Amino acid sequence: MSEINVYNTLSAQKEPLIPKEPGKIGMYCCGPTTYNFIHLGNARPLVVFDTIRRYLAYRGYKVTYIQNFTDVDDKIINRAKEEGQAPQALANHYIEEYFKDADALNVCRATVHPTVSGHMTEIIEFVKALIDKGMAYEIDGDVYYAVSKFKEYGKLSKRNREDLLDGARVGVDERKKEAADFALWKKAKPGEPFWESPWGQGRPGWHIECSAMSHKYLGESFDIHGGGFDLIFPHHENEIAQSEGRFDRPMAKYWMHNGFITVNQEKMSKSLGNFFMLRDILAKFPAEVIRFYLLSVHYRSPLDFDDQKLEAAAKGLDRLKTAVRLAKERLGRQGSEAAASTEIGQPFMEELAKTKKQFEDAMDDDFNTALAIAVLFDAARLLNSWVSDPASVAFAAIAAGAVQLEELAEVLGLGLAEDIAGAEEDPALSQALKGLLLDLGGHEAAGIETLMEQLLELRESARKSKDFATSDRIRDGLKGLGILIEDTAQGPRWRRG
RNA sequence: GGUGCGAUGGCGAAGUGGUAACGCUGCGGCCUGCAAAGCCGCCAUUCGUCGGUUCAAAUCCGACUCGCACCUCCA
Repeated sequence: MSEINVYNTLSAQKEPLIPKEPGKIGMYCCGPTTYNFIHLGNARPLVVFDTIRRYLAYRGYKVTYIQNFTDVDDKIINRAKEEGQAPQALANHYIEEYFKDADALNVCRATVHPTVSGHMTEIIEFVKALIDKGMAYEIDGDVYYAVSKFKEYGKLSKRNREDLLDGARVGVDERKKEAADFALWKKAKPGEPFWESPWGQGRPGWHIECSAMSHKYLGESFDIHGGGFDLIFPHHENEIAQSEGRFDRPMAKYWMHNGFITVNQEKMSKSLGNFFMLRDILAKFPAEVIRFYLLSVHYRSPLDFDDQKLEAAAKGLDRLKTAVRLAKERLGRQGSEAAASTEIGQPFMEELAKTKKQFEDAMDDDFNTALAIAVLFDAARLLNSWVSDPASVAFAAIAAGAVQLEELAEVLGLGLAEDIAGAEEDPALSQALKGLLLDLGGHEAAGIETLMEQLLELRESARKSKDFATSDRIRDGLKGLGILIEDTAQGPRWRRG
């Protein structure tokens, strides 16, 4: 099997992925600050790195995946103050809410989800080690990292210290030795939450948590560190300064960054009024559509959100699902038996192997999910062509093709298995169907399945007697209720759409 | 000002030297009572502009024009 290539921000090029330990990968991704529901921008790295993790696992690696929560932070403190709540309670609440959204997006739980509040000991120890080594200094309860002590500072973001000084226009702390120095530990102001430390009461700076927690769970040096583009500077640059300043070895071998999201071609911002929580979108589109859409563009490219694009994505995803559904219907019961007892013909096997290879090649090339999805579409068309051939007795191939399509989609976290139509009872729909049935002179029945059976029976008898007015009335009526009727050689079928 | 990224058909989006994937939309055909779904076929001689390198460039180099991001604890 060919090797996986990943784009490394550090080297600004694609490199073969060679784990530190064969067969194992340690991966750390920066998670959200939990002061609100997650927004669209948070959703992309979640889905992207979850997919990368899934693919690495698919390729046989044992992946240790760490994603933190920043649950101690100014934004949390401010918001808690506004709402008259305890900061930690607020943070914990949004951690719970985070998991609801992540679950909806079919994002697997990380190996560990460490929190800042749960790792004060490690953080303090880390800061102490940096001071002891002369990489940091304390001033009146604050601790700063001395950027001048780390010669490689700027290597990730490709900046030199002169560039940084240009940018530092505002609010430079006079006490800092150098403008670019950043806080490792912040002294608590009155009324703020604090933890005891060798430098008095305070709380950690933003960057130190990731150095401390990645060290604890993945060691001094690990394989992949991920996050959004905007974290390259200052966050990841500072993490490198901290971890490599302390341990004198590469913090992570590969640095991966996902591109930004825009909404209607504009950057999300509160002032533009286009700042969307994931839940806003979830109210309009199924989570699986959002996941599919996020993966339909390469993770390093910018991605724009609007309703038209999501609608197109919904149709695309539906096409993949339809292929699996049609294959299963074609197989039916008899077909399943035939499939089990028949050998897959050589040409079919070759086609299936080719698809799998193309999918893997796409993912091997810096996790090109857009190309991988294109392969899925090709596979769907191929499968459809087998299914729609009336003479086809390639049951075994159809069965294998459907299974493979589902499996590959699952690597991307996309479930193609059909929701059991109408299995969930829907009182409003049920009553509407009963009304329609009564209008047509039928008898009231219980349960959506039974109601549909009766309506389709009525329609079939109307069709047989060429009473198309009635049959179309039924079909149109159902369409108005979100139920689609399709006539096939094996009789009518229905589904909710 | 500094740093970096991008520009591909109606829309979205792959493609980094060998002659433009894929999805949505649209058009024609098959199928259907009509549809729907599916299948088959068609829809960029062209990849922001202008030069250059090469037998050959969307792909490499240079200039330019637009657009975007980071430098300000927003992923």
